[in-house]
Amino acid sequence: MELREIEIFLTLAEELHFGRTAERLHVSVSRVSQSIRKQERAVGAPLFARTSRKVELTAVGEVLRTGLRPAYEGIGTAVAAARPRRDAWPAR
Amino acid sequence: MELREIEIFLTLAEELHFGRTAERLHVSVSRVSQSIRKQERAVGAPLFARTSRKVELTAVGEVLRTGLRPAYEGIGTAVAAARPRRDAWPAR
DNA sequence: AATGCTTACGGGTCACGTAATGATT
DNA sequence: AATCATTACGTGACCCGTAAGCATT
Repeated sequence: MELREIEIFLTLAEELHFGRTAERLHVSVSRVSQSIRKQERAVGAPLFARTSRKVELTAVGEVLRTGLRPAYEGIGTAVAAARPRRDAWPAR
Repeated sequence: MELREIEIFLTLAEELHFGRTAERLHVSVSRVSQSIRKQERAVGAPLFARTSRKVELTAVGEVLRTGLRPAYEGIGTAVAAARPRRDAWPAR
């Protein structure tokens, strides 16, 4: 489970639509599908219930989203906090 | 910046020794070096000061570690919380 | 037939190990 | 010379897109 995949999961959890998710992240729909599938295998349960006209979070997916979102954002802010205004490489 | 790399960073920040870090994570020393280098490029500043006999966190590295550790652990617990006791796949 | 998700397939990229190199004590 | 980190280099793995397949309306 890598950050890029978590981003895909969280975006789909928000959009509830593979096409829009793919568009927002500038990847193919196939990629979104494969990524979700992979994460479902990793977790051991479906994260979304796909009917033909609807995509919705399962109970497990909901739990995952709730726990993951703040942690994911925490990583972003941690990196942003560390990044210096201007590159700060000492002479090497 | 992917989770696997963050794990390497956090482990090195704890061990302050490339060899032990590599051993703990079951990867090569080279991998640790390459990974850290990559993250330093991403952040825009050195994360560790390596002298021949010592490895220590820079100020930037310290900030990153402080922010990253709780977020990283949060991801682990989020996944653990979601994972069902027994696989719960509906009939497909 | 149109819309939306999944599966098959292939190629380009890069993760990661081995080996060689450099630096310090 | 021993110890520790970096760099060079090659290969296997996997990411990810295109295209075909399925299902539903």
